Amino acid sequence: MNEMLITATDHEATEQQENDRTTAQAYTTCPECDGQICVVEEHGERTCRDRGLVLDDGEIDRGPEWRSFSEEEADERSRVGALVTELMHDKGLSTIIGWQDKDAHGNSVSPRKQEQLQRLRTWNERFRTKNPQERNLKQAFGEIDRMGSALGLPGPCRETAGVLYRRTVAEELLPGRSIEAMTTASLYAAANQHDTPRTLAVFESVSRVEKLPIQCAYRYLAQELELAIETTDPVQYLRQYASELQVSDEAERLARNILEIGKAQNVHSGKNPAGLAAAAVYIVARLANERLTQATVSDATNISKVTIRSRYQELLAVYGEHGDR
DNA sequence: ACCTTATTCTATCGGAT
DNA sequence: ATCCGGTAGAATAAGGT
Repeated sequence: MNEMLITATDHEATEQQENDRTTAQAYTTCPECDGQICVVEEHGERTCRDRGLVLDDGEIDRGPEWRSFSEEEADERSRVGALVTELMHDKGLSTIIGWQDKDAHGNSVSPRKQEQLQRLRTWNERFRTKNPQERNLKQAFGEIDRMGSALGLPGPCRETAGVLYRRTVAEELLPGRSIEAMTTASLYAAANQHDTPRTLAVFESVSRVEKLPIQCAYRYLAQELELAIETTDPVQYLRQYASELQVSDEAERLARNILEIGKAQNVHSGKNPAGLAAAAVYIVARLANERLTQATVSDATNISKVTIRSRYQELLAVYGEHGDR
């Protein structure tokens, strides 16, 4: 493919080109369109705007990768899975270095052992001099693991934290900030994303830094990495609550409908999604005469009665206006 | 780094079915 | 008599200056 790189300024400025030039996108000629400027580059691939033909997808997509995190589990698994091996790899190396100390103890060792030892030294040297950031990462991962286990956070969650931290290093967000604060913030964000949130106060108790730096680091991190801290969809809680409270399928469908309407009317912004789901369950139980008291729902969902009350009134309000039975 | 705002929780009480 | 709805005050988290 002989592509000629042409800047947009070389050509008549159509409206589209004017628009694209500001975003500094590169154009090439598309063989299909015979020299016309129809190719746009985005998300690491060049596509022909007219035919949707992908010309080159060899580049790295630097787009946000966490947006689909809570929505599509399959995607989540594959991404995290690939990156975990990177984490494990580091850990493996650090173990090898640890073994080296024992061998260098002065006792005479067999030539074969000496050979092994030499190999280890070589690797250690390469490892250490090659990338000074690696040591930083190693220490950070150790911290993440320590705090994660202290808080009872599951493995995938710690791995996500590791990935986040790696990104902060890659994007050079660290200078001027303590490593400890950043690792804690990464773990905090990861815990949120995995629906196993812990309060900042709890994190403070296991971290070696104060609450404020953690908070600052977290905000900085969320902003710079464009983390999608999108509130999880209330519908995700619905099935669990419905089965726990033995609500009929019919009622559950209605509850889903109510939640959808609520979302469309922006009732959910800033609210606890679990609270909304619990409220929806309460509503349908009442509508269907399947008697559930607020106290029962509150018990099963760990949402306070007060919250259920306010949410269910808000939901009913918009459902009365926009709900087409 | 400090202050403000919004949300949720506990505790409590009057009112309704 | 139990359940519901409202309120006050505290704790917490997120955003803004």
